[in-house]
Amino acid sequence: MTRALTRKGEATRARIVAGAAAEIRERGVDEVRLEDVMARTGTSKGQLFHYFPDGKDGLLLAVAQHEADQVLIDQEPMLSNLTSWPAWLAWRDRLIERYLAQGVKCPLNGLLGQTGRRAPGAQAIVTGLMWRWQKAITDGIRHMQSTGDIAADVDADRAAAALLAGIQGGVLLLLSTGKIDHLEAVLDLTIDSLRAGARTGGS
Amino acid sequence: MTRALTRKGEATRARIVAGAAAEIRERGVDEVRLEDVMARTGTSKGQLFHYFPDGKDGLLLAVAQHEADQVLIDQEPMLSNLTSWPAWLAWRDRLIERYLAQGVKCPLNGLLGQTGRRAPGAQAIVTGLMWRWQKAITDGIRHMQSTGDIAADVDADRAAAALLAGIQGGVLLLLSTGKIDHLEAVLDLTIDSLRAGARTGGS
DNA sequence: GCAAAAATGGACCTGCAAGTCCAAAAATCG
DNA sequence: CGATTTTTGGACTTGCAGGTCCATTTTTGC
Repeated sequence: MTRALTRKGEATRARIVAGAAAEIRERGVDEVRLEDVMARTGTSKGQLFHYFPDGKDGLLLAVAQHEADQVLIDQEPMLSNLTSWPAWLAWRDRLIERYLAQGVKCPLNGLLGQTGRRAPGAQAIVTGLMWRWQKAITDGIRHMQSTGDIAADVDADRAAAALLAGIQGGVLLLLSTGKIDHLEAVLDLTIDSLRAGARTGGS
Repeated sequence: MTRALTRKGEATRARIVAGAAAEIRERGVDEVRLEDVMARTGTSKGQLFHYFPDGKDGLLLAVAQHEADQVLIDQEPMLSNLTSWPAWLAWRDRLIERYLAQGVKCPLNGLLGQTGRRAPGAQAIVTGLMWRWQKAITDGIRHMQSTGDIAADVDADRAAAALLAGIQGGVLLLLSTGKIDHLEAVLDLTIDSLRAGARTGGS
């Protein structure tokens, strides 16, 4: 059904998505016109509407999915291996590094705001991302509990929810203030808090 | 200089801002046209541009300021009186209540996204809001330290930064998922963590 | 009550960016 | 190689929302 793309076509489609994503990252969703995407990717209007019959909305949706996937990919392999305290710290460092590099440009924030209301699919993409992200953190906490590094009476789901919220807020505040401090504080304090819970027997 | 508004004019201006804010809360920034604001507030195009010579951008900026102020007002008098654990819990409850009622409609998220890039002032509004918010939390923590309810070795600024980030992320996740769980988790766990620090002497 | 200033209404203009359409070129496949 | 399908280019249409303008009414201040 969706099989009607030759290899060349698939390449062009991918090029459009990647180019649009880059353009949006650099200049913001509402500043990017289809013409900009065309110029950057060396494509024509006919091509855009050939590969995205729903027009800009469809393209934005594809870009959102692309960017959402990238968020988790950027955290690997750390995120899937939260099996020791050094591993947790490595993940922490990766997050800081990634968002420090990204700076004030948040693709998803804008994409959700712009696309969110229109396409019901955009909401689903972000929800899916958050769900996968939280699941990975929960798994990490559970693993640490199995090795006794985190107290067994910690509610892994709840703790992961809080940590994920902290990260999101930290990134949001990075966008607003330009400072990484909030993200650092929330990561360090939350992880420390999990760590402190390990001392089941006492100091 | 800016004194050229009669009482009637001031009332009209305020009505426009309030009406635009409500419209935006209900339908999202990018869905609201000037015509919608005019219809809702019973004003004409001439009036809009009379009170907001910079057009839509100026209006959006005024709305952003209006909404930012409201965020803090909604937390009073709790936010300015974080002087005992029951007071902290009352504040927590107020936050949950407020954002539960607000649901999926976040005025500032959209406003920052839309206005942020254009007007440099929008960024400043959000930054100012965050700064004031964090300052109130820091003051609360410091007060609790002065009464011995929170350990003296807690870095109040850092802890406040983390809590604020958690709240922002909790709200963001409420927008994405529709669930209040993240906000609840982050508030409870973070406040508990501050509380635990009070036991300076040991368990 | 009267001049000046402010408030109001609404017709009109304008630009731009999304979306349409079709014809030409290139690839696929037997 | 020839038929069919996909890919590509770009001129053209369209709708709409922001913004301009000015004429009219109301308020202000003396």
